[in-house]
Amino acid sequence: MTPAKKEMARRLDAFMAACRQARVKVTHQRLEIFREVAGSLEHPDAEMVFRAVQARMPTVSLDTVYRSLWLLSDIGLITALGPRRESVRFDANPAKHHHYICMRCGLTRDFESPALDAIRIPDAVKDLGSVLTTQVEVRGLCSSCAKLKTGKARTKGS
Amino acid sequence: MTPAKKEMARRLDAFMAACRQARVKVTHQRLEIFREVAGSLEHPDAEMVFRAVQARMPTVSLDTVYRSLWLLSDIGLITALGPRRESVRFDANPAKHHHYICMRCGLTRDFESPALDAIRIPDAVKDLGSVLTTQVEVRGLCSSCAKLKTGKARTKGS
DNA sequence: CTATTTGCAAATAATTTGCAGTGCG
DNA sequence: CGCACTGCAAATTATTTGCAAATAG
Repeated sequence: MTPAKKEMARRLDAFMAACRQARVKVTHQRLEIFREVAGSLEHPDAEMVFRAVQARMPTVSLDTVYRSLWLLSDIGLITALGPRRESVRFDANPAKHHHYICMRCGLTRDFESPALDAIRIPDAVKDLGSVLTTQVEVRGLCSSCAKLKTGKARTKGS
Repeated sequence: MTPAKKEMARRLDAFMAACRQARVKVTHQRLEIFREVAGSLEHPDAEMVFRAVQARMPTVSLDTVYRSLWLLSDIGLITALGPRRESVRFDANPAKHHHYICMRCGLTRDFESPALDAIRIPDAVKDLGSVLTTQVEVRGLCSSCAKLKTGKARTKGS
């Protein structure tokens, strides 16, 4: 069931290394929090991680989970799916299209591409469920953000 | 500047039609809210739509904007980007991978595919900004949800 | 006319932050 | 040993909901 044994060890190593490099302390809670995200097939949200970690470490607090998750994502160990502190956005474009998203400011633009529309999804995916839509999401720094290129500035937009 | 003139008219027609079909009233605020989303290149969030609509219709309220946006998305006129009512999820998979997301329950799973890793992004995209990552997002109903297949159940999980 | 829809304001849920004590390096 | 890290509880922010008045069809 979990051929992940070795993979997990590898990731924990990466974890230690990244913490060292980022001059961030390797605490018991960070370890457990990372282990939890790394060991789950489903991509958990803060609350799920919290509950799981809490089972082994009853004193951990939800805010530490949040802080650690963002920290881990800052040092590149995990990725956050969905906008950081942003809200749901809406799209009225009825045509088949794909998205370009700026990682810094969240700017989201459509682009069309018959080539991308035509991509084939591996059959293995059908085991997960039905395939209704397929979209390519491209991320990067938009031109405006590329100019400002301040080191890090995730906290939030004014 | 806005070759969108015709396109907008087309979308407004679709709007009316969809409202009729869904037996939903075409109100001034819904009209303006839809027009706003349809007329913006950037995909706005509720607040942005609210501010824009408020400029022309000072009495509109933010909650009406929310209600209308979800309604429009229910009747298929617009799409919501990002998780509907869910929280940010985290991913510790360091390998190149793509995502399968269940539209109903939010289940998110990774899948790998060298073929998809190799897709070429159209040059036009580079005008928007730098391209750092490219991911395919496949949406559908996961096997469990496919079984339960209850008509609609957006409101929220108990 | 009558069911829908709106605006208001108060309620929730998710996420963040300030502060004092604790532990890693 | 000191400064980064944690836990707690209170603060924010996004989004939802109940209800009486306004409105589309």
